[in-house]
Amino acid sequence: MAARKKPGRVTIRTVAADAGVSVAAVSKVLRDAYGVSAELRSKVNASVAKLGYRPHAAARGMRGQTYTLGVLFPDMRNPFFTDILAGINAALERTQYQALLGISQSMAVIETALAEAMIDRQMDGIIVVGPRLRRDDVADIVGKIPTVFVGHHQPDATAYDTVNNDDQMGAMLVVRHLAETGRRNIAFLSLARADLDDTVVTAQREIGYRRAMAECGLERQINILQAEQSAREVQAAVRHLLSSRNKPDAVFCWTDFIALEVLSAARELMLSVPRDLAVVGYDNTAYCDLAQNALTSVDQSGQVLGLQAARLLVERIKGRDKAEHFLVNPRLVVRASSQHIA
Amino acid sequence: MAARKKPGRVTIRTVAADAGVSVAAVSKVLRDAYGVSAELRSKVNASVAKLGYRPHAAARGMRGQTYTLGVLFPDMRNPFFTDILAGINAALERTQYQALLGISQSMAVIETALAEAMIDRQMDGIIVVGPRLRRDDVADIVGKIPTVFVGHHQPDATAYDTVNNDDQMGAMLVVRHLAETGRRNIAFLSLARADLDDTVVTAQREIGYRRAMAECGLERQINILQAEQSAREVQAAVRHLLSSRNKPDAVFCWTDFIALEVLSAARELMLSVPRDLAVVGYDNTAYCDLAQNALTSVDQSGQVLGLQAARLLVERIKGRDKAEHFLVNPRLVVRASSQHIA
DNA sequence: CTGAAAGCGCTTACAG
DNA sequence: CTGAAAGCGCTTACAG
Repeated sequence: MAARKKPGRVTIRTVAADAGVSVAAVSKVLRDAYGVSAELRSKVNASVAKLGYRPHAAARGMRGQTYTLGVLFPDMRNPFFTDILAGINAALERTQYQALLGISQSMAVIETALAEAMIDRQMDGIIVVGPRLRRDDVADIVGKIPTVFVGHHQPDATAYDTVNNDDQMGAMLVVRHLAETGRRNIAFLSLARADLDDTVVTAQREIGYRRAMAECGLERQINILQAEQSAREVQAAVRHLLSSRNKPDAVFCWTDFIALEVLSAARELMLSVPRDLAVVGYDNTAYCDLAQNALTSVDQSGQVLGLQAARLLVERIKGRDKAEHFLVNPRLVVRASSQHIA
Repeated sequence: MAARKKPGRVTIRTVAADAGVSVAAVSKVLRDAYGVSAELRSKVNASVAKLGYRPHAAARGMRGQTYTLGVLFPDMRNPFFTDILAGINAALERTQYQALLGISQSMAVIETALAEAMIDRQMDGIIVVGPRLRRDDVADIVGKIPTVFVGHHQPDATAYDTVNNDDQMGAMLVVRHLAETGRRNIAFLSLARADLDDTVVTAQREIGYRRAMAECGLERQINILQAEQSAREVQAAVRHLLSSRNKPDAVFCWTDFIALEVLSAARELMLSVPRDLAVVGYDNTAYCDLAQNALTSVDQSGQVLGLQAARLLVERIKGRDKAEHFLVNPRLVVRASSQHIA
């Protein structure tokens, strides 16, 4: 509808004419390609500044790079993702790359569609956080575009990089802490998933939970509940758990928001936290610090994860083809919700 | 670095050859352009499906549309934005358009840079939520790309559309509710902003707050505090407020997260909510419902805002040039944090 | 209704 | 070190 041909448009050709050099020379300066003299470079840069030239990303996309990286998050709700994004942006700050986001609303079909959309748009690479992709979709996507997964445990993968916190260890830190402070009936509230392969973070946390429970001699108390991420489902699961005959004296939740729901349900059921019930979350988001929550949680350094993911992706775009798998150690942050029982 | 020329790439030319028609014909079918027979259309569609053809967005961007819409949010922290995004996605579901996000981290320079990046990438239009842009940047951007602002009050703007909830009315609902339930020292905790023009939502809420205070005969109790969005700043402001000599008996916060900080500070200062202090937020996010918060808040129907914004943007891209300004009515949701004092 | 051809703004071998 | 030319995959007048 809109007229495309803007008469005043400044293109690489305008710049070349102004600087008195060839179009190819301008292109090289713009991309910091090798083989241009300092003199030519400064002439071009002067013209670029003077004319306010901005490269046309679509045209670049047809030939070379778009300097655009896609970042896929399952949702916008989890404040932990803010930290990851901050890390990504920090890593990209002094580069030509620009990150653009897609939010899949935790649905595998949307996630796949978004990844395809990013491929169609010739993005140079993508970072997928907490992937919900099916296994063959993963294979398909990583074959088409450089990919880094955050929160996807596959340390033997060769076709893509991964960045993770050690989710097994995180869960073990929690269980040990709870056991040491006198809890025995420690339940784990996990995320419901159709396919339960071990790559997902919740599965890793389950494994860590089981291992630590065994280690503490509590294997008979192992109690895993799964719930969707919707408020209604979580509430039902929590109510069920807290009203059951062998009521737990501690609940470890796979993510903070679920733990906040547990705190809410406990209050409604007149249970005192931490006296009757210890509650622990994961991610150490900003909400943990609020006095009404005072939630013990596991910090997984979202910023570091994001930073590493961006760094690895740029390396991969620049040609590295040997996979790298980065692991960061989690750290337990104890607050009142799991305080020692006197 | 990567070899561009993928030999097996399916282009519009491959499809044309397979269907036995011209490249131009395929292009027309793809864009639902006029002037193609049903027979040709079905031949082309069959080949598209058979070959798994996907249009190359960068190539499209060089000539026509990219079918990509940019959505700019100030941050990922506010769960209210999730609702707006859900509305946008719902509106776009059956269309060819794809929304891609940028997060400005509440910084005007990043917001400007992201808008420019989206323009460089030939996006067809952008939705800017809670803009922090300077006035001349707004003029510059709307001149280059169809734009809809959400949370930017400028009902006389002709160059772009706006979608808002009636922030003045929202604030008035809150003040009236608090006054009716016996509060008098009602403070307003607003966002610090360098330039205080009336277009921003917090300024509108301030106006509504002042109007309702006057209406209730409380103009001498008007008390506005401003704080940055950082946890530390908010805590300092809240402590200052709650420890001051003429301590308020109610605090109205410009957004829920700030109100949660107030609840936290009140608890640390041994103030009982709602007995000693009523607390009210804005946005009615999921956290309000948790029993430990039970936060009264103003619902502004984020989904509706997002839906309208996407609808208006697509209309504008398709050629409408008369500005539209959509306003939705806010609704007060009363919870325990502002309950009647006996 | 259908198609041949020009051209969008870049990058990339390649020749000089 | 520098530049002329081909070409990326589409869309758009335009002619038939």
